[in-house]
Amino acid sequence: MKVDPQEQLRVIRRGVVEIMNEDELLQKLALGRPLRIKAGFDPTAPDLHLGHTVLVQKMKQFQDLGHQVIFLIGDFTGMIGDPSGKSETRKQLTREEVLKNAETYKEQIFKILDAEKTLVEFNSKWMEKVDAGGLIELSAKYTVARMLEREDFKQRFQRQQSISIHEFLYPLVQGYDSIVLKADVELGGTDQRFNLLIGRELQRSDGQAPQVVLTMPLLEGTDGINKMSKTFKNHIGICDPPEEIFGKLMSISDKLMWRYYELLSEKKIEEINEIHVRVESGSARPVDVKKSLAYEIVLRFHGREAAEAAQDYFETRHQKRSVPKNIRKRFSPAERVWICQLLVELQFARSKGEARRLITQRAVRVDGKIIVDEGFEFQRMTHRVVEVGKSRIAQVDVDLKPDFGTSPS
RNA sequence: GGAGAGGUUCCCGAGUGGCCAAAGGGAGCAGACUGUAAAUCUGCCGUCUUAUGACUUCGGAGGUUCGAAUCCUCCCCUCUCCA
Repeated sequence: MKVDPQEQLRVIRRGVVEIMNEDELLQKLALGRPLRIKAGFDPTAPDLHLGHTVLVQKMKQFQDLGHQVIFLIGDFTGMIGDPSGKSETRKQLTREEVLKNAETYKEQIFKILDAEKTLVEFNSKWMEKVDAGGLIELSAKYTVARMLEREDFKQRFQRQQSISIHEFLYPLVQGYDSIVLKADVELGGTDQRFNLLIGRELQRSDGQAPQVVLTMPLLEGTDGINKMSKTFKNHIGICDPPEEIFGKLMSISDKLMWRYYELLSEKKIEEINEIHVRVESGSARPVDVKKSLAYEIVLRFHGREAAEAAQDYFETRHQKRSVPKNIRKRFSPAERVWICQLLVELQFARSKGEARRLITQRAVRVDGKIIVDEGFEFQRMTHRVVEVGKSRIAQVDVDLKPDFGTSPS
């Protein structure tokens, strides 16, 4: 599958922030052989969210163009802790944890990438063989002054915050990985820019052709402001329940939707532009466009059936405002329960006080009827569906196992 | 090592003896409006079986006082400046 380099470049350019540099990339593409595309992942946080998949999506594009993508698990570097961005030291992982996380990772990324065509590597494979002497030799290839050029190091240095010596090693090891893997291209988030560039220099000093560095933007979370991250609680996890992924995607702003299209969709960029035009001109409705995005994403990670169910759930629940068929059933141990108690048990309210407030705010419904009385008692057999607000809904039933676990709601 | 500043409810941040469950902002939740959007407006936002009530909270432990987030003592932690 030979595609013209210029044409390949067009695909590759999509969504990227920077290519360093493009001419080199073009030359490499012109070689006609599959390029070795490296992307490293830190095994500390095994739950991928859509933000992470931006990078994987780019890998996929390379893979589709016939290149060799290398999924590098930085188990060794994970022990050091990437200083990028953060100033806190990360905790070290045990071997077992790393392996477990790596498995989870693979499972997740192979929903996007073709497992057959992907090379998975662990950098401990070669790093464990490097002894103290080797490490010193590696450190000799770079200077403190150059390290301090890096923005976050510079700032920390100027502010007299601590920088441990080992933090300098992270980018060096990452660069060393590139040498070992003979990477032609390395992908990373914009926060990785510096690390990626060091790889170039190390390769050069090792007599290799330097890798082309390609940085991807950090995807904004559902709030549309901060980068997607668990700590901001604005993330959409790819292992989240399908209904939740669908719902969260529907709740993003229209503006953000286009961003997600560009970075996450497999639709061709031309097609997306076309849709954009149609929306602008009023011949297509944003809701429908957003739905199709949500569908695509759920389909990718959970399959067709789940995607259809999620869409159906969304439509019944939110558009028609009625009760979907497959809502999660919960079991209530008592024949009759005080409504506030029940809401807490269903995790629809954090405390009975909150439950009480929700009732006051006319947000609680039982079988569609708004509950006004704080003392209301829910009776099994007589009552069925409990709702709070627009999204929390549950069916409380008898013939079920006692299980109040979380569920899409 | 020396000198100073500070640690307040999810976050930022006011509060220096009672009127403080603690201003204000943000986040979050709910209601209205919608396309479950976004923006906007309104309300809620420690816990308690239902409360002009009780209890817990202002870094930690003690103490003064009728009464402390506010005063005192010791301890822990963070930051700034000097060396």
